[in-house]
Amino acid sequence: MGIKKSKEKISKVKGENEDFFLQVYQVVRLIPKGRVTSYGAIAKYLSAPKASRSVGYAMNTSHTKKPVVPAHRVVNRDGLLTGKHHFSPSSSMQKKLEAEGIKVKKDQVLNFKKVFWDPTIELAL
DNA sequence: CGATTGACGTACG
DNA sequence: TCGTACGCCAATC
Repeated sequence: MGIKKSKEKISKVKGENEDFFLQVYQVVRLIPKGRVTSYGAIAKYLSAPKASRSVGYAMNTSHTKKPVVPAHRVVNRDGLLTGKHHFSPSSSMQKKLEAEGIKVKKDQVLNFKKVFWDPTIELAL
């Protein structure tokens, strides 16, 4: 019988865990043009309000997923483009947002509350 | 398998 | 009101 090798991960079972990332990507793709959301809102929608960090981590690898995830529509709860440094160039994030009608000033989304798109409400789980 | 990191968020001083 | 510390969850080294 196959005793687990040292390289095998037994601390966690792979399965629905992968869904978490997929759910994150899916929700981000559902963000309407000209709207933005926050990591916490997505995490909360996935029944993990404290997993906001994991959502951010998921976005980190989002650029390798297809179709391309509009990560530029995801900001922190303050409406700050905290993830802009992950874009190349970093200013491209703001540029994309402005191209959608979202005004950005000093890495901050103007009228953030107005353009905020809450999946827990819009998707009405 | 254990420790560290990270595009966050909330609590505390 | 602002700044700092801690917690949470998953991935990576």
